Amino acid sequence: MKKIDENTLYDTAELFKNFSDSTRIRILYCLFEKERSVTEIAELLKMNQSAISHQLRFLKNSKLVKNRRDGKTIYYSLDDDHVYNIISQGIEHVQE
Amino acid sequence: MKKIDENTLYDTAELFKNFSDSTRIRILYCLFEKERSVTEIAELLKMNQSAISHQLRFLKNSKLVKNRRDGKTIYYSLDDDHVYNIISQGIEHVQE
DNA sequence: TGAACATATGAACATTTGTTCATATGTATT
DNA sequence: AATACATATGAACAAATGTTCATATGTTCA
Repeated sequence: MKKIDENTLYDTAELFKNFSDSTRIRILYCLFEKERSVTEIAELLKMNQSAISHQLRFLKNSKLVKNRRDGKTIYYSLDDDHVYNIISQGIEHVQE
Repeated sequence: MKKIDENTLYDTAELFKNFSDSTRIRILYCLFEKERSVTEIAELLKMNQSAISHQLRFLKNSKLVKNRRDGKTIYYSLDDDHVYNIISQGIEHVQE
């Protein structure tokens, strides 16, 4: 790794902020397997739809998830290969 | 990666919380190179000693840094190989 | 022992964050 | 067009967070 400027570190903190909340990390984790609708995610996490929607927007702004519409339903999925890797590494660390 | 329980995901979020604040990630990053005293870190980051001390305690509780005393001075250093890897991967992601 | 230095800590405060509630938007079906 | 369903969004609120200030603790050296 080469020398890093301050802005890069700020941006890196922003990236990790996505993974620092248990709701968001659980959302991302349940997208590991496959794309899911908002309702589906809300049911899986036993949280209300609004909370999930707000967090999905957060993740979307950070370009970590993408979505597609199919009729009334909007499916979310991971938008970034690194997400899987970074979270997996975090999980492995915790599991040791 | 095998199936994960809820607690593991909570703990993983806790781990990432360490990296989600720019002060903490800058502290960790400046420890990449070598161990440093509290005063030294405060000067590098242009922040007051108290703020750094509080964040170091946070990082110490999470077992991400360790310290040793040499006379009046206390030197902090990284306590975990994974820290370097996870942050590096985050930085690489941001730099793309 | 007393002064100077390095670090830690508690309290207070402002800011940020995550959730809920109510409601708006968009789509499909009848 | 009206209704039902899926999702998004704004406002309000409580809780968590990060910093500062003041001060305490611990160490060294004269």
